[in-house]
Amino acid sequence: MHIYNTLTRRKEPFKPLVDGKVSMYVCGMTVYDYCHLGHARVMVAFDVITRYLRHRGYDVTYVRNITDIDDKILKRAEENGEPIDALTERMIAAMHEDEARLNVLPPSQEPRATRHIDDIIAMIETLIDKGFAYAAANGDVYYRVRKFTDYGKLNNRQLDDMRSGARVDVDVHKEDPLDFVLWKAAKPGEAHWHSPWGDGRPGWHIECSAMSTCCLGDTFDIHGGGPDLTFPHHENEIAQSEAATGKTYVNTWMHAGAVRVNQEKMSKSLGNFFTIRDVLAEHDPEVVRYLLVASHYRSAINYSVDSLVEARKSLTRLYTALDGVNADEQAAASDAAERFTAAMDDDFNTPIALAALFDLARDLNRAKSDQPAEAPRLAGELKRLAGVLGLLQQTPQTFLKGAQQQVALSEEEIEAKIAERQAAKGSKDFARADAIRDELAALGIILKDSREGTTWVIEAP
RNA sequence: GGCUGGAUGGCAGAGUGGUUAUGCAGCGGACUGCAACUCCGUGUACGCCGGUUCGAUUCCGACUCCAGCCUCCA
Repeated sequence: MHIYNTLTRRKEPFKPLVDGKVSMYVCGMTVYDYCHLGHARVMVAFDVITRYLRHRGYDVTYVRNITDIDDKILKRAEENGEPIDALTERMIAAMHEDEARLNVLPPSQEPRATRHIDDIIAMIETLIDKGFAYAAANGDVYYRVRKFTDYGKLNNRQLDDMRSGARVDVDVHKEDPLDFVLWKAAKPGEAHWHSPWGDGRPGWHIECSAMSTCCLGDTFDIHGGGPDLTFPHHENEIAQSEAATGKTYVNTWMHAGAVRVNQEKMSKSLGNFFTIRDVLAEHDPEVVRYLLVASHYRSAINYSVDSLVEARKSLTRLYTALDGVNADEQAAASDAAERFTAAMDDDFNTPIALAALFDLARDLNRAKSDQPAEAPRLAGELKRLAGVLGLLQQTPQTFLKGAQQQVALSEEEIEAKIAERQAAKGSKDFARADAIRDELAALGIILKDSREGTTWVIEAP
């Protein structure tokens, strides 16, 4: 299989360090607020990647950190008049709830910065010993960027091209404006840990270097994250880790594409973000997941309610095909499976993988009338492959009847209306039968007649 | 100013040096009491200008526009 590597800017054959095993680290959340759709994108992208690698037989160790100490957390806790721990625990619980609803499997490990202070301090000490870091007079410790000759390799950047201080005041304690903080001295009253340089807290970049190395070793296979982390965060991680260990930090760097709103990046700074929970209050979580999986993980996607409506329609087609068939999920070689695998092997091309599923749905629909004996196998194949993407695992009826939507009538009332219409049809009173159908349609309840009788689904508004 | 991506049919979204992506919407037909669902058929899309080539949407170069990073951000 091939994976696009941000470091080399091309697709490369994927060869894990250890045969059959994959070590992967993804930058997770800073827990001071609810997750938004940008976070959902990263969660779902790496969830699909993990599921597929496991489907391919790899033993995947997936580590995703939690940043539970940071300036924004201190600020928010202060604003809320809430202890830091209460805030972070609350947000971590919310994050777990959001990802569970999106059918994102938990990572293998979820290290937290505050539980790895010793590892962080040890790495900073190593960097100071090797001359890559220095303690400043104000109690901060900084990384000496110009000392690391490979600095900029992930982003293809020359140090002198960077506009240091162009948008932010340069700290007088730094030897060089490009230097970044590894350890931040605590102001009186601030949360802090003891260190050789005085009381303080870790900088953001160092925690990922320390925790990834701690969980996965000096060198590991894949490091992932959101699109805005390549610089400076991941560049700094490379500088820290490779300076500290003298080894290659990561073999493959993967970055998800941005989620946009009106062609602008969804971000906290711009304030144009939608939280996962707000979106899920009105839409089936699987629809949101489908929307995220329907584009390639590296491309930007523009979020809109229209895009969710489209996603729901697509998913409806797949579930409609599955409806009324007992899926036989015994794995079997098929053209669809081959196409699916070839697509996913090519840098996790989920749009093509989905196209294979739609072809399967067509075959299944055809089989339902032409070769009923074949239908269970096709349905099973569809469900099995979709499962690798974390899709189509509800029962068709659950999805199609839109359990999440409020409908004016109960199931019993709907069935009663259907019986009434059936009676009208029996006596050739088609005007009455159509009136009932229209009445239900106005409520979003769509009837479908077949030889076996009448069924209904809830249609998206 | 430096560095990344991107520009595909009505919309979304893949991909390819010469042959159907896929979904939604549209159109014609089948099915149906009529519909819905489903099935069959249907669309001559690849930002602009040059170049390479027998042939380019696909490769190369210029240009235009869009987005991202260079400050915290997934």
